Amino acid sequence: MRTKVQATDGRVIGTRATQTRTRLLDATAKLLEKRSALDLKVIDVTREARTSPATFYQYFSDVSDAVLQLARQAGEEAEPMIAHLEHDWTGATGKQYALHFASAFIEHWMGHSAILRVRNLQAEEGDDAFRRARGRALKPFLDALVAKIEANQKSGRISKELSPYATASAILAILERLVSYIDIFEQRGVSQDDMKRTLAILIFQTVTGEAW
Amino acid sequence: MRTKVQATDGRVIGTRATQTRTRLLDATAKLLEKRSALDLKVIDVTREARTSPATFYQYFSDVSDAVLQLARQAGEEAEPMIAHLEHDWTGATGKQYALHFASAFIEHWMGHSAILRVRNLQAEEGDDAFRRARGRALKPFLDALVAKIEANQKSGRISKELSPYATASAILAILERLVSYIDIFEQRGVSQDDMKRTLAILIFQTVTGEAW
DNA sequence: TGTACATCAGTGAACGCGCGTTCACTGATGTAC
DNA sequence: TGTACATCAGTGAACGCGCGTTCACTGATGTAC
Repeated sequence: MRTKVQATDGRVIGTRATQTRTRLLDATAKLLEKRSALDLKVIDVTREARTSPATFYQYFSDVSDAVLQLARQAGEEAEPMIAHLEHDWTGATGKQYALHFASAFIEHWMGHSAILRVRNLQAEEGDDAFRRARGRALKPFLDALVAKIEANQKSGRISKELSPYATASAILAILERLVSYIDIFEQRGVSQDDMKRTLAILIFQTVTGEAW
Repeated sequence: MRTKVQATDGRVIGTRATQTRTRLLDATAKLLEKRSALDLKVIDVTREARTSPATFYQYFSDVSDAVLQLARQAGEEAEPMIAHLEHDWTGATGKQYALHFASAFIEHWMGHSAILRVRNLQAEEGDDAFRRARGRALKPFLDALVAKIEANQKSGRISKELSPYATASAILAILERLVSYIDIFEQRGVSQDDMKRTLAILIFQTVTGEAW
């Protein structure tokens, strides 16, 4: 977070207040994991955080505001993963990088699935703030993938008919979406490692045009 | 719908009642398109359908029940698309089939995106009825894709390290997810046709192991 | 180091609204003769 | 074809609950001297 955290009245808040705010965010995240986002109430959050609704309104304008803050945090945590995409994937070690990237991304989503799910729902339903949060979080990954795809199109390794941007989005779509299938996968005998490897292969092949 | 539609008291309903029920479902779908699923109220639905809340409860136990019915309908409408997957994709015409499949699936999702989005959210949040609705809708596609993938693994066209089930899921994930990016794509100069073609290429390459 | 005061932070309690839900009733449709 | 009755379908109106939101206050922390 670059900017100082503020209360809803604009005042910059101190350490005690920051702790309370964090407790409220934690409570929001916790409830989001066990209940449906469709009925997340301010009052539930404050009960979970052992504080009062009046306190909640000191830091957030409503529940969706709190969720938005969580979504932004989750987005920031994802940033370091971009490193996996900065390596050159051609050559012998490319597969390793693809595997690391797929694994890291999946882990990240697993750790924040409830929040990211709501973020994406809100974004898809047209909420601008959530749209921007998603866009901001995904942009570095999209850009890096697009660059790789364009480079490999130039060198003739993959079809020039692919839209680099749509292809990159497709890759992120797989990563984002499949996390929610993990339970079903395990019922069907597909382990998490199987899944990660499969995704790494798909991504690697798509981006580089090489066989695994 | 195989089974006769019933009122909440178990009584089989007649033509007039069926119309009312349909009006309520239409109103639900309409509201879902313009408002967030996070605040869809029984009372709004009945206002939209120009009827009374008491009527609503004759046919549905709550809003989520109505959404579930819509999700099931959407699932049934998707069934015919399976035809595109029954052809053999190897050989010269394979690419055409892949393109038809991608286009049809995208069109279907675009026509029901609001409902399918909520269906998936609820399923991911652990609601059993929605989980089953999603599973039922996707199963034929998953099975058909898995069969194709396994066949091509046997003949050595694609890597045997891929989990056929995870790969098939990945393909559906792309199709389901990218619909929500259409707006952003068009801003970036990626037309719907570009997108469909890109998806067809990705699916075709992944499943058959052939270059486009 | 202690004290007085200023500012920060938290909350009890209340208000009012709007929604979910139901009941008893009215009106519409179907059917038997 | 008309009429009487049974059943189906729709709804007005009310109740009560629970939540969102706010205000005026109390308590905690920081700071100046």
